[in-house]
Amino acid sequence: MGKDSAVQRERVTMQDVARAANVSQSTVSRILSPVPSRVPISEETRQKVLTVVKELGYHPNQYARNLRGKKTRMIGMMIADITNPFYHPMVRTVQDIAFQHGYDVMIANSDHMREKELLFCESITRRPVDGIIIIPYHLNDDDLDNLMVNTGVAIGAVGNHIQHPYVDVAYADDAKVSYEAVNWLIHQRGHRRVAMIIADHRFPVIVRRYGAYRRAMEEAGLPVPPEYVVEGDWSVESGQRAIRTLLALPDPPTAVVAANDTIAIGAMEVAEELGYRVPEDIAVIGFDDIPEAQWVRPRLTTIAQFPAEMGRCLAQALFERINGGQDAPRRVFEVPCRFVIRESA
Amino acid sequence: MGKDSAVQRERVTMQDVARAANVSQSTVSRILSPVPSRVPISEETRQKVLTVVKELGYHPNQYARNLRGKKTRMIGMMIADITNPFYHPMVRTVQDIAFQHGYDVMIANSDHMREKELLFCESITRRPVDGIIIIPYHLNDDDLDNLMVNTGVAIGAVGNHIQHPYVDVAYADDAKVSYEAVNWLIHQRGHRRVAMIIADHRFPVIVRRYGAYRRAMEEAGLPVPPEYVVEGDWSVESGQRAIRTLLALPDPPTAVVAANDTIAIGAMEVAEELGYRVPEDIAVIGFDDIPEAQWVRPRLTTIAQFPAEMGRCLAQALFERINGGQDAPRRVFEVPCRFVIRESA
DNA sequence: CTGAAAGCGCTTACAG
DNA sequence: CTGAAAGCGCTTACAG
Repeated sequence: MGKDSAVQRERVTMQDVARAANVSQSTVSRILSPVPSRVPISEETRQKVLTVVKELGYHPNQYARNLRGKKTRMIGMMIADITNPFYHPMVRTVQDIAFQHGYDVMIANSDHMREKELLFCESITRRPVDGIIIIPYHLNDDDLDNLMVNTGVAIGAVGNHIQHPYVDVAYADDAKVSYEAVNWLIHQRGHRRVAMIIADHRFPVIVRRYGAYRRAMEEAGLPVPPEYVVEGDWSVESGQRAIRTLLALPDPPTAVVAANDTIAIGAMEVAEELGYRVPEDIAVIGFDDIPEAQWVRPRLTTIAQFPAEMGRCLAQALFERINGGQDAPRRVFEVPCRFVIRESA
Repeated sequence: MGKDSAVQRERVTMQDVARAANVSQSTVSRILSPVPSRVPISEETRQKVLTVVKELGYHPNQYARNLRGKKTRMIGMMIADITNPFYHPMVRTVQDIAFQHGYDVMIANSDHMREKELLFCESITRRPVDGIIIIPYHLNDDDLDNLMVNTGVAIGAVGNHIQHPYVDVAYADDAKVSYEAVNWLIHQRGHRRVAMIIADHRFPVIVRRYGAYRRAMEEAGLPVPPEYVVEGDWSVESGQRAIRTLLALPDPPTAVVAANDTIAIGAMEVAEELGYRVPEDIAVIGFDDIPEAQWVRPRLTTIAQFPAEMGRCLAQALFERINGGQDAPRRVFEVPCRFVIRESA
């Protein structure tokens, strides 16, 4: 490599470029600004400056721009856990759209904890970005209003529990499809003992999915004994634990609805280990349709969500908000869910 | 929520705090600085200022700090593709360690393309961060030296093809274990027709894994016909395509080594669809040991890497570099690989 | 079409 | 122990 000394070079500033090109800093700034200059610049000057920029290897300092200017060219994302495959298509889509706009993306995990969700807001307050896309499990309209008032950030969120008039929202109508799926289990497959592995009751998404399950059971006149509702934490491991509990009951269920696919996959794995056949002895339904749902055997019957689509809607709306009006009324994207029948139920 | 008007509030500055507390801005800065002040501050002043900070709801502007001060409190990560599960434990570990240090993390995908790797460097040059952790497939020592010279950023990288004297490196000795695995296939399992699904030859990691495969085959006196080496692109889909090609050969292989687990999973899926039994008709070995390797049936035989461990080593070294000396000599972490025999071979 | 100057919100020598 | 002042590298009215 020759040198690899890595002595840090003095940073080339806009002032250096101006001097070398024999123009003022204002002129250089106008030529290099990402927002087109309001005043004309002679083509000759422009070329001269651009040449010098190349020669000196000048790169604008984004922090100085942030301080003086309006745009930070950065957006933030808050998801629950980068380890859960459900979020990847969404993250990836948002990243791609952001890069097309010349933006970088900062990512934080909330781990479904309100404390960490607030830490994210705190971080955005210290280092404001132009927009954020979040999947809030605990943050409410007031929290988001606070953040907007403090930072002026544009916000897009997943979840129809967010009703703030200036926050764009994408969500899946999971209540309806959940209800259909449980009904299918009861009426098409003849199950009468159906259990559910949920997560913390307070999550709006659990309220909806669990509510749908109860409604379907009640309407069919089927009991839901309390021991049929086991709480997990979205992880594979929690699915493994939950199914052990359920199968150890004196009167175990013949079907289980899981709050998401990773729980369902964990449940299937342990059920098989314990000698149960899926779906003959115990049927399993997941939620999300992550790619892994098609990799496991039996293939997972699940309710598909379309996270890439949600990411796309929210990212596009976000950049319209960033470039257009911060105060545009909220847009709501209802992305459909689909019940996908495979082999596990 | 009451208001939800979201009119943006005038930002509270350090100057506002100073005025309200009847002290100078310098004093406020000394009290709020994350690096302990070199001069003493009276406890009374400190309390007065901290009270005002709370009252006014002041939050320091990180961009102003970046401009004037030395630390940005941000690190960057470059991975190939956030969609590949292999990277998640590493990303997650780095994020966690970063947050413990009060740092945020910016993430970019290279998609294994040199062009996007250079775009990442460009982005870091415009918006310098204190450190980066990267998995470079194309960037070389010269590229990294350039980046260091321009920005002074601390660097940690995955891959022992990086030899820069000031870049910490973590890598897995995959050549040795790859060689062992192929040997096992030949000598313990009696395979003579062993194929490999690789990715672009130019990736150092392919050079090593493919080299190990060839060496084992040659030493056993087994031929490697050119049609036994099929190129994929790390994705499940590329594994699906590759296995079709291989099984359509007049003299198809009885065993396949894949460059990673996602390729292997795609290959297994299609082999089964085509009516082949795994491992009886066609044995499959993967690489990485992503969690999904244990979810698929048959369970995937693979070579485990420990990405969380790599992330931990690199992140810790990075923060030592950030807080201590940028010019500390490079540290090399050899993280072991392990051949995990399950059911697919 | 171009330039001089103020100012974004901090940190940090320098002075007391 | 505290303050006044310079300056980080830009953008943007203001003036010509």
